[in-house]
Amino acid sequence: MRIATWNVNSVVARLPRLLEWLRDTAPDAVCLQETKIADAGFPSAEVGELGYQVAQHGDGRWNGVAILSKVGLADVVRGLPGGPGFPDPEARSVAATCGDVRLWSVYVPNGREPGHDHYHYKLAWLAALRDAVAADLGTAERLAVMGDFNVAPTDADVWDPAVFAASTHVTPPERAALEALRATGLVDVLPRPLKYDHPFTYWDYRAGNFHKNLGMRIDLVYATPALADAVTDAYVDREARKGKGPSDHAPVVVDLAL
DNA sequence: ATGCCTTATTTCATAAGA
Repeated sequence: MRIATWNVNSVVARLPRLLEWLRDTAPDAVCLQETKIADAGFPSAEVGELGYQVAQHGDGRWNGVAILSKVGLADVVRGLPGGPGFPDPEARSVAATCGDVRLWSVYVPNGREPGHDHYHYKLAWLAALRDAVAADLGTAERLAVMGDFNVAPTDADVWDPAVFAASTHVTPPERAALEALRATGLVDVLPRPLKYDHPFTYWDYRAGNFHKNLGMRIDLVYATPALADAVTDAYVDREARKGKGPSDHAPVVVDLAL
């Protein structure tokens, strides 16, 4: 089984590249973030032609998450149970059972700047995610929380820690909130970089950052031990970050022998 | 070469992203 996660930065703007990538990579299930479309506008027919069922949860202009699956789509939960809003709940989580695997597609709030209301919202959202995932762990042995966590787990996960010293994504409270999620019993599935030393998954569009490999690892796969033990390969598909009209994030692809 | 920001919208400017 092949699963993947990808922040597409608008599923409509990315549709030609998404369809090409789905044909080439052929994942059984994919978690998408920042779809940026209301449910009615999701290109379900287009991905359906490639054999995917869709569970989407959209807001419109901002946020939006989805799970595409070729291997079944059951017990869909839209939204984060018990999660905070800003001020209203946003479309940042969807969960579904695909085949024998429980998947969560999450888009953690950005936080904007330390101390900002959005930063406190981010921490509260991560705490609610921890609680909701902990509750779900009782129902699924093979589970993965996948998506754009907007937190770099360690200093090695940003190209220059000094640049981010006063920024979100690296502060101790954010890392502690991420660690609390992991400590519910999850394994950080570290993907291979296909080039260079660090498996970055995001590179700013500006200043040629991708081409200088000035990136961050903020798209993560947190899997239960039963699922992590089945991993045969995991990699960042940096090819998808190249060329005309890419997302600013690259997909993370995980192969499993179940 | 991989190439110097992009997205949707209350659109020709703005907010947000990280």
